[in-house]
Amino acid sequence: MALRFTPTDPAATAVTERADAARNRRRVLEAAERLFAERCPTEVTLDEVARVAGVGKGTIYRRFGDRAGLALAVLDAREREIQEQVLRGPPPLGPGAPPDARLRAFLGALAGMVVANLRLMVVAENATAGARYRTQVYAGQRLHVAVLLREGLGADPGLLPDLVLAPLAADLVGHLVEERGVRAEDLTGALDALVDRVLACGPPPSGTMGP
Amino acid sequence: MALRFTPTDPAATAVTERADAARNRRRVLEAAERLFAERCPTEVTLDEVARVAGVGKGTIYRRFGDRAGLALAVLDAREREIQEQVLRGPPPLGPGAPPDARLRAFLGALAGMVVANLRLMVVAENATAGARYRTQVYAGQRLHVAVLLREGLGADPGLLPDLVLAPLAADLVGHLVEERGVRAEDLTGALDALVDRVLACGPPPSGTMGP
DNA sequence: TGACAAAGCGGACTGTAGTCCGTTACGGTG
DNA sequence: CACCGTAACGGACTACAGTCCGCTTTGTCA
Repeated sequence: MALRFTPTDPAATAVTERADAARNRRRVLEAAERLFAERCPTEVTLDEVARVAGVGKGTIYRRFGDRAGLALAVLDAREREIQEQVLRGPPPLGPGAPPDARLRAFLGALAGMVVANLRLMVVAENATAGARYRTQVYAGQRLHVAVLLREGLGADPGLLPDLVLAPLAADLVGHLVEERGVRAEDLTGALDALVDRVLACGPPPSGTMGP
Repeated sequence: MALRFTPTDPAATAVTERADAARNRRRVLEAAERLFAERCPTEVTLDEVARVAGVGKGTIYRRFGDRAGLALAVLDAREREIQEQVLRGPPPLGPGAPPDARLRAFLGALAGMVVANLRLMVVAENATAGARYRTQVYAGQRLHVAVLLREGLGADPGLLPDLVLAPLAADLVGHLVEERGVRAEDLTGALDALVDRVLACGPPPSGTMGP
């Protein structure tokens, strides 16, 4: 089911959102945030979120569509923070640095966010197939990577942005971190190496790849 | 839950598998294959598979662990076919071609398989978080890519094999194909371009990237 | 060939996701 | 301020995933 509103984006909802709707949205997000932080998000039932939030279960589904939608909404704020840094923050994440440096910084920031919010990210992306790719957030990430690749390559990057972002899928990162003992910096290093190779076709750098 | 047997691999089970167990395994796989082909796999209930197979629901869970395990088992034969081609088939997929050509051929073959079995692949990878990455099949793919990259780069590829395989995650491919109108050959083209850049650090090729 | 571990079976059972629709609250209008 | 159309609410309801455990089948060993 499609979301009715862009979750937690006041600008998109303020015009029409009713007072009780706004109040309940806040309550649900607060309850979800708290419960997801306390316990593994897969173990939290939506009945429970509804009870803690003091709303009916139907309200959660009406607003967030499903479990993945709720998880995405909780993560939304954290992802918008990176977006904000990208648009208006200091380089190399923000404007001003060369494209390859910005791309490395961006992927590093994303990787850090995924690792820091692993469990919740897995629920958000996995509970509903392809949920990640239908979000505005992903569209924004893709656009940013596309622009940087275009600058760096001097050509239309085609599907490359999707290929470059693919390794940040939560279930892959979860597997790497939890079952293969990869650390966030190993992942970042490997992504840096990939970006180096994709963008700068000089001699292959050494010593920057993970174990 | 971990699988008790490597699904559908007679060599791994023949020694100990009881006659009734083997019979039921075949029945379940046949029923699942038929039902998954007739209808979207997400709409087929396991109760139904059990009924058609003429076994109890518990039997399916005992053997395949969960929905994703059953889907993986159904796909297993098709994935092993590619493995077989890689090990003993003609070049460029099989031995004999240079590493970059083999890598392109391998990723192309995988992409084709994912696209051809999209719905089922999505269930297999998505029903249980990270299911794809825990399989022997993925381990085999990763090893193959690692060997080819090592040959092509002359250095330890580190996490690069995972990064290169990441775009073949079923939910990403599903999104590209079904929501963005990407065709299998566009995806293959983009993967080729990526491999070119990663392996051969010559001038960027033109006209090989997707739209 | 009979008996006995133990592997396997199956379907009743439990809990949760997600739906549905009668009821309630909001806010715009006269 | 009272009315009304409509958006939103909420919890009973359905159906499915996945578990559990008493019963059955199998293969082995004497």
